Amino acid sequence: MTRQREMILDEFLRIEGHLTAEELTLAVKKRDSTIGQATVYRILKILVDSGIAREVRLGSNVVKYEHNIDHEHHDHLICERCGKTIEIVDQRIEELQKGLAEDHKFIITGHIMNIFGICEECRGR
Amino acid sequence: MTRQREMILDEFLRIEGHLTAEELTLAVKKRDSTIGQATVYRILKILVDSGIAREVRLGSNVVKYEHNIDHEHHDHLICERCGKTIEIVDQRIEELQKGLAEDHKFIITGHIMNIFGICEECRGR
DNA sequence: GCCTTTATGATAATTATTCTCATTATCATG
DNA sequence: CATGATAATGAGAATAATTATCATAAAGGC
Ligand SMILES: [Mn+2]
Ligand SMILES: [Mn+2]
Ligand SMILES: [Zn+2]
Ligand SMILES: [Zn+2]
Repeated sequence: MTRQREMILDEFLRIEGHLTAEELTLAVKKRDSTIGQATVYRILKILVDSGIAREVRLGSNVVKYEHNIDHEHHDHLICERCGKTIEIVDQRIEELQKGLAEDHKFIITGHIMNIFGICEECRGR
Repeated sequence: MTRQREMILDEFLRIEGHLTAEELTLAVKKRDSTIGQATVYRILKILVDSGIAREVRLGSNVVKYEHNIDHEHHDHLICERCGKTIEIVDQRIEELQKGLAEDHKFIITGHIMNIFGICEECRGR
């Protein structure tokens, strides 16, 4: 356990929502500008592996991270125009997914579901 | 309409399944080695925009493409060990997705659903 | 405190994709 | 068919995100 790890973990947990590696780096550098980019990447990987963080990819190729503890599993509903993202979960879908996997004799380990659309606000304009 | 476009489209349609930009470039270069990488990228983008091709991202950051015509919409069930990919579709899930979007006053434009698991074969070993 | 091990920071390397721009091909028109 | 305006191409540079390298520094058991 190093000073850097404590600081990066702490900062990650302090920030709610989805954030990129770069955004986390920026936040951490405000506290200690000597922390290196590579270290943030390294520790983000550790956080994902240990189940503290989760990767989120909402369309595009931008990788973001979000809390994976004290934060129930959920999927995302994304507005294609403004990028607004709503966290959703539907137990019936989760069940059907499990069933589909079983039909093919898979043991399910996870899933990603992004629903894309246009939000009401964006339609207004 | 250029020679390159014809050739790249033709080669893309000839190949079933998921393929990367690089794989398509390779296939096309076998026919005409003078075709440039950038042209393949450019034309792939056109194919996606025109609805002939569809981007597929199965976990990781590898972008693949598949046919989007004469090929019903589907989602993917992926083995995390061997990468085997099964195309799936469940009308009940599609309906529920639509409902979820409506609940949030979104007009749905599409979705991505990847289910991850371990296939029977991989479990055997 | 000392020593082995592991982590860190700076920077180079890598990879996929996009951009730039001089050259070339396309195609409507005379 | 020639012509010329317009758009597409190919080569390579540029970009951006992530990973690798490696000398130096910090951590933690003794
Ligand atoms: Mn989320
Ligand atoms: Mn497919
Ligand atoms: Zn919107
Ligand atoms: Zn498998």
